[in-house]
Amino acid sequence: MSSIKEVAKQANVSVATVSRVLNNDPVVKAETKTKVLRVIEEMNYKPNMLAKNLRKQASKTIVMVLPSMSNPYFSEIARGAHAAAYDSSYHIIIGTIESKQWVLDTYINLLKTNLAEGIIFVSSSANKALLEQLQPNYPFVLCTESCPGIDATCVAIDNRQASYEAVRELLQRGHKRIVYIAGSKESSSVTARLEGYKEALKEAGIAYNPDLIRPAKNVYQDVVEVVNQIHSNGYEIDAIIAHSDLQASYILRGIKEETIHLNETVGLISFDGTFVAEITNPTISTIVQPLYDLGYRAVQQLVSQLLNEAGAPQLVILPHRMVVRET
Amino acid sequence: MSSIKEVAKQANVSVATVSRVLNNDPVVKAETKTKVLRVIEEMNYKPNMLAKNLRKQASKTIVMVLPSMSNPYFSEIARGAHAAAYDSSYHIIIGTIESKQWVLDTYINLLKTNLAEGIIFVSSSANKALLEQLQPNYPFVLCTESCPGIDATCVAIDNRQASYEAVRELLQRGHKRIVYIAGSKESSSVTARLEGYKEALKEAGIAYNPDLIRPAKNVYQDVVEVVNQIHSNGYEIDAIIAHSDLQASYILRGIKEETIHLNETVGLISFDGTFVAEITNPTISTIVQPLYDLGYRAVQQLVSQLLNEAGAPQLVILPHRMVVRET
DNA sequence: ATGATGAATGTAATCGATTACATCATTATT
DNA sequence: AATAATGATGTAATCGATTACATTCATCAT
Repeated sequence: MSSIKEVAKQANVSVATVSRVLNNDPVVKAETKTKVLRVIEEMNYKPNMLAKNLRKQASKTIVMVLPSMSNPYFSEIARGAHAAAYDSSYHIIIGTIESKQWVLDTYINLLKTNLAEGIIFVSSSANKALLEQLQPNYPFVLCTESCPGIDATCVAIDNRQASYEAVRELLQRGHKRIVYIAGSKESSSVTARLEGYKEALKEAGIAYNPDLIRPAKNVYQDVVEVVNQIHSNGYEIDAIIAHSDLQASYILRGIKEETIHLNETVGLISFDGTFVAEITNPTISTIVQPLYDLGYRAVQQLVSQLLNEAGAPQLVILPHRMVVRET
Repeated sequence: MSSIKEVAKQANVSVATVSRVLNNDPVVKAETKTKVLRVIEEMNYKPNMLAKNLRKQASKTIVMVLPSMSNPYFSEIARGAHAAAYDSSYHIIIGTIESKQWVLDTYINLLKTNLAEGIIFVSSSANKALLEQLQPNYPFVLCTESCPGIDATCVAIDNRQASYEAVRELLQRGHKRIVYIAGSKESSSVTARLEGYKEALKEAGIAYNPDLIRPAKNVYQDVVEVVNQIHSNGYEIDAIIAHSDLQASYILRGIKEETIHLNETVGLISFDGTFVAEITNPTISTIVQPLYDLGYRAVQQLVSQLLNEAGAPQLVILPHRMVVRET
């Protein structure tokens, strides 16, 4: 209710002085400062940020768009993002698509109407066309997925290398026929992981068979179907690389519920490293992504862009690690 | 960049008219409207919400505070909240405490500085003192946990009844010594669930034993310790009611890793109904809470308060249901 | 004593929208 | 024909901060 004007009157100074006190301007005499601060305290005054934002043309707010909330993978990224935003005094709005593509506009509009200063797209929540449209005017950062053809800062792991390591692990265990369940969409990470997959096979002198590569949605039914199809095409499945922990957990569930007929000792390595891979039985071997850090760094990168402290767009690669568990 | 002023000049009308067009004021002549709309289109004009917000003293933004993001329980509530906010044209900021109590102030400040119009506290993210302080000036709604002594709107399930049903189920299966792992904090839901627990025991003519009731954090080590302590106090554990799916999954994991020495056929029913209970092996019987709806309704309630459409504070009870799985 | 320097504070424009009220043209009423 | 009513638009104040520039006053050099 109370405004800077009232504080000024009550303290017998001008609004400018009050504003200076609020912003810790060193020119104000110590005496005046304490006086004003006391009045602020007494009146329980809080500056109206709506006014400040208008005047400074800045909302100190960024947006992070996630495909969904219900995957712990994204929650963990969001956690890191929250922390980074807090540490750099920005507000952060987490937006989710939940497969309703049109809500993306809501978040873009936050930018266009000055409510947000920049945006982070996690996974493939934005397509190339959108990014091109945004490119000159609105700062953004990509997280976990780059976008070929778009020169933007991206924070991710080395998917090629990670996939290579996973496949090598399975090969070393003696597995030969390694199915790769890809993410639902075509994406830079899928491409990269496929490269690593092929590289490891080649190194081991095993022929690449495209029939073993199949996309699947992060949905139980879909994963089951995909695995069964490959199997019923006559391939004895040796091992599986899953695009996410969630998919891997569905595979285990499918085996148990006998909707998938595979040997229980099938080799299974997934990506992500969420808690999901630890609570299943058997526990799942995974490529652990530094999810919290990915979110944290993405925000940091965006903020440094906003503060004009950033140079050219860059690819920020964070280290992954493989954790071998029971599968 | 472009402002309403420039649109006005370009369209040869006053800013008032442009504003009227923007806000769909029916008084503007159709002809003028199309003319202005064309200019808006041409200039690619987007209103500056910072200005609008200041003028209208409204940010159309609410906050939802969650204890943490990493529990699917909360993600699901957040999902519902997002949807409701979208449906009622509000922005929503999800805030998480992550056991750093001081960040709560950040979210409260959003209210006090006019950046947000209302707030939702999920679980026990706010204490009584805070709520009392907020009470007269700032609208809020509680979600999943009420606060004794505070007369505020709360959206939750009937915890007493749910707990009663769960215990009865276990009793019917022949279990006699039912451990109840409570949430870490004292809370209204814990109290209510305990009531239901006692009621069911009493009905079955079984004596209530407070040694079987123990709080535990949502952390593997803690849950393991608590179960082991009860066990090593000489109690043959028959069955367990867990405060959350996550806790239940830890119990299963503990049994499997033999950090907990219980018969695998121990009766186990948890609360929540997240996907966690479906991907474990064995799958966990749970009291399914309508998490999405809880979040959705909480937002709806808050918004109707903001629009002055709400009457007195009320307790909104949503239906739960028990799903019996393998435990 | 005079003017220059600088420290502390004040005045008023500004950010970009909304909106009460004023104005003007046109039509309806008597 | 004079007046009232209505419709469409314009003028200018307003929201509450920030900040460029102006002002005041004390101190100091000449």
